[in-house]
Amino acid sequence: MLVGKVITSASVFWPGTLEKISAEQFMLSIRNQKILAVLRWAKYIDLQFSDFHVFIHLRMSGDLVIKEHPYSPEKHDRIVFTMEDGNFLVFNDTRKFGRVWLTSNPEDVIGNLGPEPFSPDFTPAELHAKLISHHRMIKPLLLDQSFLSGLGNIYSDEALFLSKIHPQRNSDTINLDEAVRLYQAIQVVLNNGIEHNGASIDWVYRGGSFQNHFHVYARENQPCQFCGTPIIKIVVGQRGTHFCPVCQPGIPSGHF
DNA sequence: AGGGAAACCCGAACGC
DNA sequence: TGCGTTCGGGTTTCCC
Repeated sequence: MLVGKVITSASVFWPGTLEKISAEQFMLSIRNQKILAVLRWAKYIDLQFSDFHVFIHLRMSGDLVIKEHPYSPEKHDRIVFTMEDGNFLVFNDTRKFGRVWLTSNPEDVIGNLGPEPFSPDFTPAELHAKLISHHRMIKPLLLDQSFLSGLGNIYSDEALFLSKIHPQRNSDTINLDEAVRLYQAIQVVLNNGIEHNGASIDWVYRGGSFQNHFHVYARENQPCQFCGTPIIKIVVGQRGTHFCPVCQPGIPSGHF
């Protein structure tokens, strides 16, 4: 849909969206450049041009959509690309959390990403080896994009629930069986998310229906769908963390 | 090395 | 009704 299209110009309405490049330099660089490929690396969209890449991270509230001519910029539009065919590629982002890079060196943006969960090279054994090579609480480790790429807060909570692992377990206490369960749970949760076009949470609705299939996320005090115990919400690594205290046992609660 | 905190943002949903 | 406060996502940066 985008491959082969030429960007004739770009308007930057919120310069804060751009990382490490001025709006002027960005608009100048992208003029009359053809999109050669559209790729994805974990949470990053990669628009490939002949001399550089444009990476886009939607974060929470970002949206990248094609608008047909005629189109006038709307509220929260941060960057609008005009294409040669007259249509527009619009980056809209309510919370201004999304980021855009223009760089000739992709390593600058995606160089530190850990393995993709769906990569053929990523196996349960490798996950186990990586887990026990760290001494960290497992949930923040799963959120660490340099450890494993692509999991966010929702998917981490859901994957830990499905694999029956407490979010505060230390990574080097995870045995091989548990790592296998976690590996499988990650695949299941991500596939579900993709199948339902992602999740819209909070009041920022961007499509998707995975929010209707959560087991623990945003279900504080509601019964566990397996055992009926109320789901607990705590804060781990500054992140809201939801789990079933019965299905995911095993955290010493910190007095000793 | 790990972990905590703060910063970046907005607007819904509170409490008073 | 109209204030003020809290919240949450992903990431970076700083500090212990």
